[in-house]
Amino acid sequence: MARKTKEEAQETRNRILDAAEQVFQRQGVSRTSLADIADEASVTRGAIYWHFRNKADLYDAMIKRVLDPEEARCNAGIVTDSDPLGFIRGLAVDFLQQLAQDPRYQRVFEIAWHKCEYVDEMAVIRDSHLECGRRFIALLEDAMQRAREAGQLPSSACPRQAAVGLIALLDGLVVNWTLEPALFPLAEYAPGLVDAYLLGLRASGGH
Amino acid sequence: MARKTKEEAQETRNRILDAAEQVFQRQGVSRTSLADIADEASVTRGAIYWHFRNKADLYDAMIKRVLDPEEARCNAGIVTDSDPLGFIRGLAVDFLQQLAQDPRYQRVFEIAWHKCEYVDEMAVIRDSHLECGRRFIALLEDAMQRAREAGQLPSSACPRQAAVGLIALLDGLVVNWTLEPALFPLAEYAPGLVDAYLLGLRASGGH
DNA sequence: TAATACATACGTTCATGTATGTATGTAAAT
DNA sequence: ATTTACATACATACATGAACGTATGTATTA
Repeated sequence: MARKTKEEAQETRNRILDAAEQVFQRQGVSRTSLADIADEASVTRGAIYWHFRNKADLYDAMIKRVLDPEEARCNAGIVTDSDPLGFIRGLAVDFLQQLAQDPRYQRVFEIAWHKCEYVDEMAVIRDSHLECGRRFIALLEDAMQRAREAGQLPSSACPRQAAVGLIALLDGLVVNWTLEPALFPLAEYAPGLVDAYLLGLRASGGH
Repeated sequence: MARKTKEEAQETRNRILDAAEQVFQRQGVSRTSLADIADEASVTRGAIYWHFRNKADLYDAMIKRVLDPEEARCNAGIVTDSDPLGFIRGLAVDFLQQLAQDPRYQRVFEIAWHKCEYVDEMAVIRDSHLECGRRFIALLEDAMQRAREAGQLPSSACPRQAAVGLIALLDGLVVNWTLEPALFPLAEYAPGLVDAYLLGLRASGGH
């Protein structure tokens, strides 16, 4: 075949990423060959090697297609300063609702949590996600701090511990629900569980 | 070499399982060949194929060596009927403390959560673990129910939602801490976070 | 002596990366 | 406005290596 226009090339790239989502979800990252992805995308391995250096690079791009907008949205709301705890609650609940609705979110988070081993080149990718997670913890910790200063949390509360607990609750819900969506109704349970945890923080001081 | 006595054979089997823990943790399950494990255990692949059918069977045995005693311990305490919420708290905190202390727990849970892709033959194994998780949820749900009847939780509380939230919190802590132990002090945070969540349930009714 | 507990040897499959082929779009030269 | 030249966007072909399962050998032990 032959050269395509720039837009067509981008379409090809996206088709490859779409295909990767499907096949990774079915077979896991390790057991998926680039030939499998090429078949699913109706291209050859040549096309994949043109757009990506290797499987790890492709995987990274697939994750970033979802995470980058998510983090942008996360930082966009940071200006809200009057009600820190409400800001935190909104962030958490919105994310879980988004996951409950968006099939691409479901695929990508299922892959990231259950269909990928983070070793070797993948470990580098995991570290970049870990960096992302650390920034999120810092953001939450900062918001918890402000909530304490605003009197929304008792002065005895530990902002970091409170932040860690919330992340754990969120990740735990994501991990379990992506593993088996029939286990519980995520969208229905999410607000109540987040509220319960935050309410517990106000009552106990987080330690 | 040659035939050994039964006890020696069991030692060999355990050496192989120990080696598997080490290599799986380093390289991930997929990227680990049986030759790698054989080298680490100072045996040949022949020994592994004698004791296990294949890598999935070996992995399953490795997990069960930790999970079976854990579940036994879990069911042993079930008789406690006077203080359901205290029983739940004990179960949760003990488990987290155990993880914080026991290197084998740390290895195996890190492998199960972060170094293994649950597809194909592995999916069967995951289902058996999922079964185990379901039993744990049922156990918690039942305890939550009894807690409600004992007046430890408001009558508006949903036992299943409460159980799911606790599991999520626990799994979230395990997942994050095994991913990066330096992120937070597990043993120190565990009691406070579990208490905060349970306290939140009492206050909010779990919904 | 027969089953056990391994070690060794073999054949097959399969994924990877690269090298090379090829046809088209694109920009500059005429 | 053509032609020319080159970069682009893939497809195809090839060489390498690694892991798997099995088959077979061998020395004990019961």
